Amino acid sequence: MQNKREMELGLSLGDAATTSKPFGFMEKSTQLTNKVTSGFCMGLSIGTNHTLQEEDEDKDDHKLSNNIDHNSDNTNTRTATVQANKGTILTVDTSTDPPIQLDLLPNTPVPRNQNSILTLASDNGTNFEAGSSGNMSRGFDVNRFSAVMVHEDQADQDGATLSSSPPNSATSSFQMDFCIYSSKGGSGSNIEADQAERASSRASDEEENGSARKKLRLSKEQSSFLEESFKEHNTLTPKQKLALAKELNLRPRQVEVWFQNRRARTKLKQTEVDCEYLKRCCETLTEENRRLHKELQELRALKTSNPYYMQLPATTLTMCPSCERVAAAATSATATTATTTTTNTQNNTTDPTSNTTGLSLSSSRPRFYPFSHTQTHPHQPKA
DNA sequence: AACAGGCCGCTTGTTACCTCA
DNA sequence: CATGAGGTAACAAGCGGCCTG
Repeated sequence: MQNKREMELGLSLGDAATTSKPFGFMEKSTQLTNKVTSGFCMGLSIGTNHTLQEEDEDKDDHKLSNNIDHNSDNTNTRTATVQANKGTILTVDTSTDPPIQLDLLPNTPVPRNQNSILTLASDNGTNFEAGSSGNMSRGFDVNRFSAVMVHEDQADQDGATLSSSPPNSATSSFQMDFCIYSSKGGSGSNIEADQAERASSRASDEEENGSARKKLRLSKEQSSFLEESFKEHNTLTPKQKLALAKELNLRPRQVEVWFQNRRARTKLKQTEVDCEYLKRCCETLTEENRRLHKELQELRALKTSNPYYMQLPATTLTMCPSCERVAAAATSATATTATTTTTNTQNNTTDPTSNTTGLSLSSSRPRFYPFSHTQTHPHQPKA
């Protein structure tokens, strides 16, 4: 599992090779998905009322829930930009009246042999629920499609207001159903097709109960871009959020949530690191305490065996009142202490808690402190 | 004081991966 | 070897609370 963790960390940096599911929306077009073709399909239809209702806009997920369709799957219907993992971005600007414009924006160099085909299929009989009460967006699941609505970013900037339509109004319903079919030319299309097929089967199951929350998985490119941005600043100003959302073709809310979750992960990681550090400190201090106990025993034994030992000047042996470290101010004592310490450290066999002399540290603590605790601690004798 | 916006902690639901029978 | 079930971790998102301007 450690390997997996490392792999996941790597993924957070955008370099993981784990399979993403860029075409999770393919269940809408499974008939078009096979081993040799990958792509996506969106249904686009525009209701009779062109008042566009903003759903799930940024912060309004639940605050505005009274005014939006609770069954919508985080769907928005102003502009759809679909970025396939080949780097192709489809932008459908529906903020204007027909003719609907499709922009094929090469995000990253796209091999020409992919033969992307745009098909605007608003008349192809795809499910079109114009004006159906409260279900205006069911035919277009942003999450499932890994698609995003760019212009709601613009709506944010413009301070766009929500539709004046009353709750569950039958206004502004359109769905998208245009298709990009990448021919087999692209590498990895088989994998994508497999993923799409898997997603398709799952989504088909989900569609049966109809209430399953759809899950968006950010692409590697989006994740790494967000990661880079997070390295620069781990909080977002509204402007930055909008810019990022626009850059990545995500909803501002998604960017915001990503940063929140990212901060939470960072904090969790930091907590783990801190915990590990404190644990090591505790171990070190415990070991130090054990060592000092032994050192003290050695000194006491030395005192017993060498009656001249205590004839050294009183100031040669000191003990820090706070940490109880024994230090030597005189060179002879320093050498003795250091030798003793080394010996004790290497031959840690005696019981550190034993106190054969019957003297406790507190009672035998030296009462002379010839050093200052301010800057130069005697524990680290100067060269 | 009310409000909006942002953040945080907690939680939920989904997904991908791994193990094992 | 293939496969499906179960477990687990990661992650996006929802929700409520708190803080601040």
